[in-house]
Amino acid sequence: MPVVLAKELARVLEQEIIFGEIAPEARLVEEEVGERFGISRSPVREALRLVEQDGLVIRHPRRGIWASPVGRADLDEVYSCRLALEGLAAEQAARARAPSHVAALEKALAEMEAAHARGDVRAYFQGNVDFTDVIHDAAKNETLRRLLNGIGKQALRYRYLAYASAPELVTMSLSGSKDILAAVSQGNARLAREVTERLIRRSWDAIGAAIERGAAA
Amino acid sequence: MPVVLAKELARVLEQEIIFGEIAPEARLVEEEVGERFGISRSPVREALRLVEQDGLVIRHPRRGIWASPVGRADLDEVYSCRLALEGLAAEQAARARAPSHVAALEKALAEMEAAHARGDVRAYFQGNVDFTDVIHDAAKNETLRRLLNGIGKQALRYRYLAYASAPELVTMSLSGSKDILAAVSQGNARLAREVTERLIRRSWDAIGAAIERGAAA
DNA sequence: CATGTGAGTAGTGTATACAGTCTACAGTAT
DNA sequence: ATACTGTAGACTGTATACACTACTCACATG
Repeated sequence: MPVVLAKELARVLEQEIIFGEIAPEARLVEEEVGERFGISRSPVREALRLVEQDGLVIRHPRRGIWASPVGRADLDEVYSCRLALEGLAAEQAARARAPSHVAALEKALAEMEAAHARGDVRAYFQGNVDFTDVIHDAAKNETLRRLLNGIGKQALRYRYLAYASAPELVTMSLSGSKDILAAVSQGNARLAREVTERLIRRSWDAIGAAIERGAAA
Repeated sequence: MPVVLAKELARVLEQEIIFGEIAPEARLVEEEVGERFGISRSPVREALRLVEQDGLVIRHPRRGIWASPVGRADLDEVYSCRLALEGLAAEQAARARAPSHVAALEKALAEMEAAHARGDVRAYFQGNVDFTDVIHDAAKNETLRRLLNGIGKQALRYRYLAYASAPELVTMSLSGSKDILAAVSQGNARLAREVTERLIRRSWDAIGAAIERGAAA
């Protein structure tokens, strides 16, 4: 299986940004990144274009690239967009209502439940990401998928942080995900949108509160 | 003023795709593009990354890049997303309600009116694009702006095509734009969203009908 | 005829070198 | 002390060369 270095590198950098191994607003220098991974600047440049596309870095032409910031203002930007688009995705998924996607949602939910029962936040997070990815697939709209990718990764930083710091969010997320699955499997597009938007709003509020607490510390 | 070739080239290629000088699904070969513009493959590659980000080309790794398709399925993908995001932009613009943005909207609308009065579709189109850009600025949400850029250019192909082929759309667009301006200048966020969504829906229907007519020809 | 294999070529992906821009800092003038 | 200018170095952007992959076509085999 041949690999495109740029794409692989983009994936790694994104993970590092999401999980905080690359700090918000940290400078990314092409040569340094290349040295770290033992590759030349060409695929680094291309990878950084991809990471930029996903909103995780900001480029200032001829001056450099920085990891994008994390904070209340950024959260509000990302979540207002996410509210609009995740609601649309759920609606379109419910309309399409493909059995294989419903099965995949059930599987992801089972994994989330098991992780929750054993108190494993990281596994819960991964299950929840999988659940969200299935909804995006199930919407069968490639343009929407691309847009969701554009903010989904930004949102992941907040989602991970939130689950780790506010465990009641995990319970709320699990319950909301059950509602989404029910609406999608019944083909109820309007309900799917509503419960998705409700869950996003609650997450937004809870993450916002966690950030404000963080800011006060 | 120094220039980044990749960015300039991306702009040119996007214009050519939007106005049909590069046909839907046409193959774009790096070396050929470089020869056309007298530059090397490096900035061509970077430009094509940017154009891909805006949804106007599709890359198949190790195989090449093609202009993205135009058709009913693509229209529906783009417009369902646009409905969600343009509505949000108008809502946020009305909330922000900055006098300089209201003034810019009035100016753009005046230009649209003058163009309409003299039957100049291309100038009308440009005025309408300017109007839309002001709304995006006025929303003061950089993430949303980035997402709208991601589909706005895809939508431009349809918008231009539609105005040229269905003149009643121009009248409808002008009227809808007046409604949006009124709602934004009153700071009525809910109304701004509603009238924007109504206009987008009508455009979607009209463009869809124009495509079906085109398909039958 | 249908299918498989191998060679050649087109074109993408990566490495390296060079040119240009920006930033930081030292030196000089007021 | 402050402001301005010039220089060096860091780093981005572009050009070119090489390596690798995918596709096409000709030929061989069943």
